[in-house]
Amino acid sequence: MKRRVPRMNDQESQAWLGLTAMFSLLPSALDRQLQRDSGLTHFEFVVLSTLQLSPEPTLRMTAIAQATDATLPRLSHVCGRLEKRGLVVRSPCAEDRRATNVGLTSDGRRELIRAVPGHIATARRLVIDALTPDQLDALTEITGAIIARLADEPGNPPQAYRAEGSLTQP
Amino acid sequence: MKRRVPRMNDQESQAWLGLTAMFSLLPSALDRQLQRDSGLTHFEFVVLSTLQLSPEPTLRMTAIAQATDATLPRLSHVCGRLEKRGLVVRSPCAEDRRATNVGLTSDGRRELIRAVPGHIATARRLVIDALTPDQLDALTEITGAIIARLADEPGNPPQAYRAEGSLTQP
DNA sequence: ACCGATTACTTGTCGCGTCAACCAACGCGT
DNA sequence: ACGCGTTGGTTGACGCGACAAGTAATCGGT
Repeated sequence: MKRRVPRMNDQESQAWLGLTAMFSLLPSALDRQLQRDSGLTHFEFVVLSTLQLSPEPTLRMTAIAQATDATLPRLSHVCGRLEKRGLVVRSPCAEDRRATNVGLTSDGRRELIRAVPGHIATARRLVIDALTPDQLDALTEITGAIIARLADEPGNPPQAYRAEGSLTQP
Repeated sequence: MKRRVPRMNDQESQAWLGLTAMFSLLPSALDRQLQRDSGLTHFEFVVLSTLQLSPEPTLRMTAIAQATDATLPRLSHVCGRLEKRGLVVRSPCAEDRRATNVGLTSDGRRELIRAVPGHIATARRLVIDALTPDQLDALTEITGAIIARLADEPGNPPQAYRAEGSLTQP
């Protein structure tokens, strides 16, 4: 049953090496900047962005969870904290009384808008501006290919709505 | 003092979107596989690999921390657990009695060797085999460029020894 | 030789995420 | 209309990592 897996060659292990190195550094760098300048976790930022970019004024927990690749408990905890901080409101849904609708408060919108420029600047500084246009295209294709593989994995929701991409200053 | 940061265009935000999506999925996928098949965290795996690949039979905490981009407290905790599980030994260093040397036990080496094939297989399945040779090269360059930016950041150690790259089945 | 500063690590506390258990509401079949 | 499986969400306990503080040894100057 156990298939033999070929060792990696130089080309492969270099790419893998780079990927893992980036993994161990970039997320914490992004988190640090947001935390320092805006008191937000990257994930909190993503949740607020998702709400802000949604056409509807309010979203269901499940919808946010799908859009952000988060588990429901995680989202629930985070929304609890955000609500305590007054950035978000939860209200029971009228049509389906199991569901809860989450919406941005004006404070939440304000905080988000305050946080966006710094976050974009960091994204530029660490990633976008480090790459040539060709590399940007290549990166899009590469991540697309990898995400496609991940979608077939057990344990992951296949398709996500994906908000943060259109990072705009509203 | 506050500089205006241009919004992202389509090309840029697509790349950024892909990157963040990958970030939210790939690490957990890798962790899950290792945890399920070998009872190891990805980071524990990296620590064991670092020890295994080192020319010396033993490494100082600081050296491992640098090689793995980990903080010293984190590494200390992890080594504590690994030691309790018998995969690693800590012994005070003779020349510098502040330092502690960490070494693989034979159990640790055995567990690591058992874990490697599955990990490589997953790396192949989710990343390497999803990409063309050209994309592999592109990925190496891209991660290199980003890591270079990260090296200039405050809070990160610039250069790391980087073990996992040469994933081999010893 | 001794005192302050630095290095090398450890320990404790706290926050976040996961997992498991739980509860409430919906909805379908009979 | 009743029961049972499913869906939507919350809660609690545990594990891991970050941060801060503490300890112990070494170095460097005088």
